[in-house]
Amino acid sequence: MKTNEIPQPTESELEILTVLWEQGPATVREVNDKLNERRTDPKEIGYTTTLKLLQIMFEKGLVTRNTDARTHIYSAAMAQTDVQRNLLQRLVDTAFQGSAMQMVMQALGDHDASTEELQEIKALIEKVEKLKSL
Amino acid sequence: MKTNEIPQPTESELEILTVLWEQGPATVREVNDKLNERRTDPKEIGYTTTLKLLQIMFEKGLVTRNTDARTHIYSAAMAQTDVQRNLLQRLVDTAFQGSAMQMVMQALGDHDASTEELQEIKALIEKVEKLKSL
DNA sequence: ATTTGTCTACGAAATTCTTCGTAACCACAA
DNA sequence: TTGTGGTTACGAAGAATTTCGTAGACAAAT
Repeated sequence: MKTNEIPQPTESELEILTVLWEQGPATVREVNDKLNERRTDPKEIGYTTTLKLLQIMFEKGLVTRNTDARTHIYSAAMAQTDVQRNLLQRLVDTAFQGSAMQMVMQALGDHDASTEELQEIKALIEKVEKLKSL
Repeated sequence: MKTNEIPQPTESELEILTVLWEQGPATVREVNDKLNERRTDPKEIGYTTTLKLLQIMFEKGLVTRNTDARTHIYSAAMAQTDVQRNLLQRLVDTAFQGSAMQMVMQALGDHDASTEELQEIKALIEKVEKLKSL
Protein backbone atom coordinates (compact mmCIF):
# COMPACT_ATOMS: atom_id res chain seq x y z
CA MET A 1 0.00 0.00 0.00
CA LYS A 2 0.98 3.58 -0.52
CA THR A 3 2.14 4.80 2.85
CA ASN A 4 1.77 8.42 2.01
CA GLU A 5 0.03 10.46 -0.63
CA ILE A 6 -0.28 13.17 1.95
CA PRO A 7 -1.93 16.13 0.32
CA GLN A 8 -0.03 19.35 0.94
CA PRO A 9 -2.08 21.50 3.27
CA THR A 10 -2.89 24.94 1.96
CA GLU A 11 -2.12 28.07 3.92
CA SER A 12 -5.49 28.11 5.66
CA GLU A 13 -5.39 24.42 6.33
CA LEU A 14 -2.00 24.80 7.91
CA GLU A 15 -3.37 27.42 10.29
CA ILE A 16 -6.05 25.02 11.38
CA LEU A 17 -3.60 22.18 11.79
CA THR A 18 -1.45 24.40 13.94
CA VAL A 19 -4.37 25.02 16.24
CA LEU A 20 -5.07 21.32 16.45
CA TRP A 21 -1.44 20.55 17.21
CA GLU A 22 -1.41 23.15 19.97
CA GLN A 23 -4.78 22.37 21.47
CA GLY A 24 -5.18 18.74 20.70
CA PRO A 25 -8.56 17.40 19.51
CA ALA A 26 -11.08 20.20 19.34
CA THR A 27 -14.54 21.16 18.17
CA VAL A 28 -15.19 23.45 15.23
CA ARG A 29 -16.14 26.17 17.69
CA GLU A 30 -12.85 25.86 19.54
CA VAL A 31 -10.79 25.84 16.39
CA ASN A 32 -12.64 28.85 15.05
CA ASP A 33 -12.16 30.79 18.28
CA LYS A 34 -8.43 30.08 18.43
CA LEU A 35 -8.09 30.98 14.80
CA ASN A 36 -9.64 34.36 15.39
CA GLU A 37 -7.67 34.97 18.57
CA ARG A 38 -4.35 34.51 16.93
CA ARG A 39 -4.88 36.61 13.87
CA THR A 40 -3.80 40.17 13.47
CA ASP A 41 -6.35 40.84 10.77
CA PRO A 42 -9.39 42.40 12.46
CA LYS A 43 -11.74 40.65 10.07
CA GLU A 44 -13.17 37.56 11.71
CA ILE A 45 -13.31 34.19 10.11
CA GLY A 46 -16.90 32.96 10.01
CA TYR A 47 -17.85 29.84 11.86
CA THR A 48 -19.10 28.04 8.78
CA THR A 49 -15.89 28.87 6.98
CA THR A 50 -13.91 26.95 9.54
CA LEU A 51 -16.48 24.18 9.51
CA LYS A 52 -16.27 23.85 5.76
CA LEU A 53 -12.50 23.80 5.80
CA LEU A 54 -12.47 21.09 8.42
CA GLN A 55 -14.89 19.05 6.34
CA ILE A 56 -12.68 19.42 3.29
CA MET A 57 -9.64 18.55 5.34
CA PHE A 58 -11.41 15.46 6.54
CA GLU A 59 -12.05 14.39 2.96
CA LYS A 60 -8.40 14.98 2.12
CA GLY A 61 -7.34 12.96 5.11
CA LEU A 62 -5.64 15.86 6.84
CA VAL A 63 -7.77 15.46 9.95
CA THR A 64 -9.79 12.73 11.57
CA ARG A 65 -13.01 13.27 13.44
CA ASN A 66 -15.20 11.66 16.01
CA THR A 67 -18.87 11.99 15.19
CA ASP A 68 -20.31 10.02 18.05
CA ALA A 69 -21.69 13.08 19.69
CA ARG A 70 -23.65 15.73 17.89
CA THR A 71 -20.72 18.09 18.17
CA HIS A 72 -17.87 16.54 16.24
CA ILE A 73 -14.31 16.43 17.53
CA TYR A 74 -11.52 16.99 15.05
CA SER A 75 -7.90 15.89 15.36
CA ALA A 76 -4.84 16.44 13.21
CA ALA A 77 -4.19 13.28 11.21
CA MET A 78 -0.46 13.77 10.95
CA ALA A 79 2.32 14.70 13.30
CA GLN A 80 3.46 18.28 13.10
CA THR A 81 7.02 17.29 12.34
CA ASP A 82 5.93 15.21 9.35
CA VAL A 83 4.09 18.11 7.83
CA GLN A 84 6.99 20.42 8.57
CA ARG A 85 9.28 17.95 6.88
CA ASN A 86 7.15 17.99 3.74
CA LEU A 87 6.85 21.74 3.57
CA LEU A 88 10.54 22.14 4.16
CA GLN A 89 11.33 19.65 1.44
CA ARG A 90 9.09 21.47 -0.96
CA LEU A 91 10.71 24.79 -0.21
CA VAL A 92 14.16 23.30 -0.64
CA ASP A 93 13.13 21.82 -3.97
CA THR A 94 11.39 24.85 -5.37
CA ALA A 95 13.44 27.70 -3.98
CA PHE A 96 16.84 26.26 -3.13
CA GLN A 97 17.38 23.85 -6.02
CA GLY A 98 17.40 20.95 -3.65
CA SER A 99 20.18 22.23 -1.45
CA ALA A 100 18.97 21.98 2.11
CA MET A 101 22.32 23.08 3.40
CA GLN A 102 22.20 26.28 1.43
CA MET A 103 18.90 26.94 3.07
CA VAL A 104 20.28 26.21 6.51
CA MET A 105 23.13 28.60 5.93
CA GLN A 106 20.78 31.31 4.91
CA ALA A 107 18.53 30.75 7.89
CA LEU A 108 21.48 30.87 10.26
CA GLY A 109 22.70 34.05 8.70
CA ASP A 110 19.38 35.86 8.63
CA HIS A 111 17.96 35.00 11.99
CA ASP A 112 19.17 35.70 15.45
CA ALA A 113 19.94 32.58 17.34
CA SER A 114 20.35 32.48 21.07
CA THR A 115 23.55 31.11 22.52
CA GLU A 116 21.63 28.09 23.68
CA GLU A 117 20.25 27.43 20.25
CA LEU A 118 23.68 27.70 18.73
CA GLN A 119 24.92 25.20 21.25
CA GLU A 120 22.10 22.87 20.37
CA ILE A 121 22.90 23.09 16.72
CA LYS A 122 26.56 22.48 17.33
CA ALA A 123 25.68 19.46 19.39
CA LEU A 124 23.49 18.16 16.60
CA ILE A 125 26.28 18.65 14.10
CA GLU A 126 28.67 16.72 16.31
CA LYS A 127 26.17 13.93 16.44
CA VAL A 128 25.76 13.87 12.69
CA GLU A 129 29.53 13.87 12.24
CA LYS A 130 29.90 10.94 14.60
CA LEU A 131 27.29 9.04 12.65
CA LYS A 132 29.06 9.76 9.41
CA SER A 133 32.36 8.45 10.69
CA LEU A 134 30.97 4.97 11.26
CA MET B 1 11.78 54.44 2.37
CA LYS B 2 10.29 51.00 2.24
CA THR B 3 12.96 48.73 0.86
CA ASN B 4 10.58 45.96 -0.03
CA GLU B 5 6.91 45.50 -0.75
CA ILE B 6 7.99 42.58 -2.84
CA PRO B 7 4.96 40.54 -3.84
CA GLN B 8 5.37 36.91 -2.96
CA PRO B 9 5.87 34.94 -6.14
CA THR B 10 3.47 32.06 -6.65
CA GLU B 11 4.68 28.55 -7.34
CA SER B 12 4.67 29.03 -11.12
CA GLU B 13 6.26 32.40 -10.88
CA LEU B 14 9.02 30.96 -8.75
CA GLU B 15 9.77 28.38 -11.43
CA ILE B 16 10.16 31.12 -13.96
CA LEU B 17 12.34 33.19 -11.68
CA THR B 18 14.56 30.17 -11.14
CA VAL B 19 15.08 29.87 -14.87
CA LEU B 20 15.93 33.55 -15.10
CA TRP B 21 18.39 33.28 -12.23
CA GLU B 22 20.07 30.33 -13.86
CA GLN B 23 20.09 31.62 -17.40
CA GLY B 24 20.21 35.30 -16.93
CA PRO B 25 18.05 37.58 -19.11
CA ALA B 26 16.03 35.54 -21.57
CA THR B 27 13.25 35.63 -24.10
CA VAL B 28 9.84 34.11 -23.53
CA ARG B 29 10.79 31.31 -25.87
CA GLU B 30 13.92 30.51 -23.92
CA VAL B 31 12.14 30.58 -20.60
CA ASN B 32 9.38 28.37 -21.94
CA ASP B 33 11.84 25.84 -23.31
CA LYS B 34 13.80 25.62 -20.08
CA LEU B 35 10.60 25.32 -18.14
CA ASN B 36 9.52 22.33 -20.19
CA GLU B 37 12.95 20.74 -20.10
CA ARG B 38 13.13 20.70 -16.35
CA ARG B 39 9.72 19.35 -15.61
CA THR B 40 8.92 15.75 -14.90
CA ASP B 41 5.29 16.19 -15.87
CA PRO B 42 4.96 15.10 -19.50
CA LYS B 43 2.35 17.75 -20.15
CA GLU B 44 3.96 20.74 -21.84
CA ILE B 45 3.44 24.30 -20.77
CA GLY B 46 2.08 26.32 -23.66
CA TYR B 47 4.08 29.22 -25.00
CA THR B 48 1.37 31.75 -24.37
CA THR B 49 1.00 30.52 -20.82
CA THR B 50 4.60 31.46 -20.12
CA LEU B 51 4.15 34.71 -21.97
CA LYS B 52 1.11 35.63 -19.94
CA LEU B 53 2.82 34.74 -16.71
CA LEU B 54 5.81 36.89 -17.56
CA GLN B 55 3.52 39.77 -18.40
CA ILE B 56 1.78 39.42 -15.06
CA MET B 57 5.11 39.19 -13.30
CA PHE B 58 6.19 42.35 -15.02
CA GLU B 59 3.13 44.15 -13.72
CA LYS B 60 3.86 42.89 -10.22
CA GLY B 61 7.43 44.03 -10.48
CA LEU B 62 8.89 40.55 -10.23
CA VAL B 63 10.72 40.91 -13.53
CA THR B 64 11.95 43.72 -15.71
CA ARG B 65 11.98 43.63 -19.48
CA ASN B 66 13.64 45.25 -22.42
CA THR B 67 11.20 45.94 -25.23
CA ASP B 68 13.56 47.69 -27.62
CA ALA B 69 13.50 44.79 -30.00
CA ARG B 70 10.40 43.04 -31.16
CA THR B 71 11.31 40.05 -29.06
CA HIS B 72 11.34 41.18 -25.46
CA ILE B 73 14.05 40.22 -23.00
CA TYR B 74 13.02 39.45 -19.45
CA SER B 75 15.18 39.59 -16.33
CA ALA B 76 14.54 38.73 -12.70
CA ALA B 77 13.96 41.91 -10.77
CA MET B 78 15.24 40.63 -7.47
CA ALA B 79 18.22 38.69 -6.27
CA GLN B 80 17.61 35.04 -5.66
CA THR B 81 18.77 35.28 -2.05
CA ASP B 82 16.24 38.01 -1.31
CA VAL B 83 13.39 35.90 -2.56
CA GLN B 84 14.71 32.89 -0.70
CA ARG B 85 14.86 34.96 2.43
CA ASN B 86 11.21 35.93 2.08
CA LEU B 87 9.99 32.44 1.36
CA LEU B 88 12.00 31.08 4.23
CA GLN B 89 10.61 33.67 6.56
CA ARG B 90 7.11 32.81 5.50
CA LEU B 91 7.64 29.13 6.07
CA VAL B 92 9.13 29.79 9.48
CA ASP B 93 6.15 31.94 10.40
CA THR B 94 3.45 29.66 9.13
CA ALA B 95 4.85 26.20 9.82
CA PHE B 96 7.39 26.64 12.59
CA GLN B 97 5.68 29.24 14.76
CA GLY B 98 8.42 31.70 14.06
CA SER B 99 11.24 29.51 15.28
CA ALA B 100 13.87 29.54 12.56
CA MET B 101 16.17 27.48 14.71
CA GLN B 102 13.66 24.72 15.08
CA MET B 103 13.50 24.63 11.33
CA VAL B 104 17.26 24.53 11.03
CA MET B 105 17.41 21.65 13.45
CA GLN B 106 14.87 19.73 11.46
CA ALA B 107 16.66 20.36 8.20
CA LEU B 108 19.94 19.25 9.65
CA GLY B 109 18.37 16.12 10.97
CA ASP B 110 16.45 15.17 7.85
CA HIS B 111 18.99 15.85 5.17
CA ASP B 112 22.38 14.41 4.59
CA ALA B 113 25.09 16.98 4.86
CA SER B 114 28.58 16.45 3.56
CA THR B 115 31.51 16.84 5.89
CA GLU B 116 32.41 20.02 4.10
CA GLU B 117 28.96 21.45 4.54
CA LEU B 118 29.01 20.63 8.22
CA GLN B 119 32.33 22.40 8.52
CA GLU B 120 30.89 25.41 6.77
CA ILE B 121 27.98 25.51 9.10
CA LYS B 122 30.20 25.20 12.11
CA ALA B 123 32.33 28.02 10.84
CA LEU B 124 29.26 30.16 10.38
CA ILE B 125 28.12 29.41 13.89
CA GLU B 126 31.51 30.43 15.26
CA LYS B 127 31.20 33.67 13.39
CA VAL B 128 27.74 34.34 14.75
CA GLU B 129 28.95 33.55 18.28
CA LYS B 130 31.83 35.97 17.94
CA LEU B 131 29.44 38.67 16.82
CA LYS B 132 27.17 38.02 19.75
CA SER B 133 29.98 38.36 22.27
CA LEU B 134 30.68 41.98 21.30
C1' DA C 1 2.91 41.34 -52.90
C1' DT C 2 1.91 37.23 -50.56
C1' DT C 3 2.88 33.76 -47.58
C1' DT C 4 4.85 31.80 -43.50
C1' DG C 5 6.48 31.81 -38.99
C1' DT C 6 7.13 34.14 -34.67
C1' DC C 7 5.96 37.54 -31.65
C1' DT C 8 2.88 40.37 -28.22
C1' DA C 9 -1.50 41.47 -26.20
C1' DC C 10 -5.53 40.24 -24.17
C1' DG C 11 -9.83 38.06 -22.92
C1' DA C 12 -11.60 34.38 -20.93
C1' DA C 13 -12.05 29.52 -19.53
C1' DA C 14 -10.48 26.23 -16.07
C1' DT C 15 -8.80 25.23 -11.65
C1' DT C 16 -8.02 25.75 -6.94
C1' DC C 17 -8.79 27.94 -2.63
C1' DT C 18 -11.59 30.70 0.57
C1' DT C 19 -15.68 32.43 2.32
C1' DC C 20 -20.30 32.47 3.60
C1' DG C 21 -25.54 32.00 3.30
C1' DT C 22 -29.14 28.89 4.04
C1' DA C 23 -31.51 24.78 5.30
C1' DA C 24 -32.20 21.12 8.27
C1' DC C 25 -31.52 19.13 12.64
C1' DC C 26 -31.39 18.54 17.56
C1' DA C 27 -31.36 19.59 22.56
C1' DC C 28 -32.95 22.10 26.05
C1' DA C 29 -35.64 25.59 28.43
C1' DA C 30 -39.71 28.37 28.97
C1' DT D 1 -45.59 22.76 22.55
C1' DT D 2 -42.93 26.32 20.99
C1' DG D 3 -39.15 28.76 20.72
C1' DT D 4 -33.96 29.66 21.12
C1' DG D 5 -29.39 28.64 20.32
C1' DG D 6 -25.95 25.82 18.65
C1' DT D 7 -24.73 22.23 15.30
C1' DT D 8 -23.74 19.89 10.51
C1' DA D 9 -24.23 19.72 5.55
C1' DC D 10 -23.91 21.72 1.32
C1' DG D 11 -24.22 24.74 -2.63
C1' DA D 12 -22.42 28.44 -4.51
C1' DA D 13 -20.28 33.00 -4.77
C1' DG D 14 -15.72 35.26 -4.75
C1' DA D 15 -10.90 35.47 -5.33
C1' DA D 16 -6.56 34.09 -6.87
C1' DT D 17 -3.87 31.34 -10.03
C1' DT D 18 -2.98 28.90 -14.24
C1' DT D 19 -3.90 27.88 -18.82
C1' DC D 20 -4.79 28.71 -23.49
C1' DG D 21 -7.18 30.43 -27.86
C1' DT D 22 -7.36 34.05 -30.96
C1' DA D 23 -6.28 38.34 -33.07
C1' DG D 24 -3.14 41.50 -34.80
C1' DA D 25 1.56 42.99 -35.85
C1' DC D 26 5.93 42.37 -37.91
C1' DA D 27 9.86 40.46 -40.49
C1' DA D 28 11.97 37.54 -43.62
C1' DA D 29 11.63 34.48 -47.53
C1' DT D 30 9.50 33.35 -51.74
